[in-house]
Amino acid sequence: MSQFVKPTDAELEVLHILWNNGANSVRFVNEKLSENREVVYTTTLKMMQVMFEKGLLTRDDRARTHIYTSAVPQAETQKKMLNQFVENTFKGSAMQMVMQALGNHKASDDELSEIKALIEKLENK
Amino acid sequence: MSQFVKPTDAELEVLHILWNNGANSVRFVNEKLSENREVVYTTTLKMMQVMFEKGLLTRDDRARTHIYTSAVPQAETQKKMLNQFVENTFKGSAMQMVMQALGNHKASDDELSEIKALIEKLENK
DNA sequence: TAGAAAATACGATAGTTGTCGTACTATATT
DNA sequence: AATATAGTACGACAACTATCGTATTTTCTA
Repeated sequence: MSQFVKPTDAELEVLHILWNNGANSVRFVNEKLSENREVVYTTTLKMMQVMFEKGLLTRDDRARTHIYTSAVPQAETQKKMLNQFVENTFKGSAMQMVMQALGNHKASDDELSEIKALIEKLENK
Repeated sequence: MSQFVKPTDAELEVLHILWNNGANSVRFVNEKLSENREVVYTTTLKMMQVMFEKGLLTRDDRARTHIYTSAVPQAETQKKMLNQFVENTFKGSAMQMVMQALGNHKASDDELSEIKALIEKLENK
């Protein structure tokens, strides 16, 4: 029955780095984070330790430099967060949200036809 | 240059109640909230006072019973929250999120054709 | 008009988050 | 071997959130 742990915004940044780059050290994550904003090393360390305790990360601590991995799959995590977001912010009206998103964000023709293809598949059912 | 104040999940519940029902008292909001979960009156009161200080709500305190209104328009707030959510959770890939949403949530044929119409309009540009 | 009822104000608290400094330990380097 | 370097552990902090109790004030009502 393991509960869904909703990552905070800062934690999500760490997850994205590990999702994109695979298992890595605190040092590596900290350097990636520092490309965007200033982060002291121990801040990143502490955050990842907390994430480890929450079950968001696993780690291999056999070597001196611990190697962390995301313990939660990207697609599933995004899906759960999306469902919760739609529920809270759009009171469950996913389609209303989709319309907003389509309106707000510029999409290429390729993307649009991809979505259209998906819609047609959904209609056929 | 008034900054966007991101409402918390609990604050969003209050906003939804006021968006749907218009200006109302703390008592009213508290009763609506209590339909879903137990909330002590003063908890709701305090929250709405804080939201007032943050600029999320305005109030008319001429009468003894203060009447609160949302100070932020629904559509605009949802839009800003959506943009932020897409940015954080999907690293800006709105289309990826739209695909997820379409996959996760059942849509009626009417809704699907509405979206399709929107897509075709976007394609023509 | 005295007391009950209903409202606001406000302080306190526990939990969480993000941040950082300091202490300690293991490993390299000279 | 002595020192510098790089790592972890951990405690402390301020800010914020959600929660609630108590005090105070206003209004209603018997």
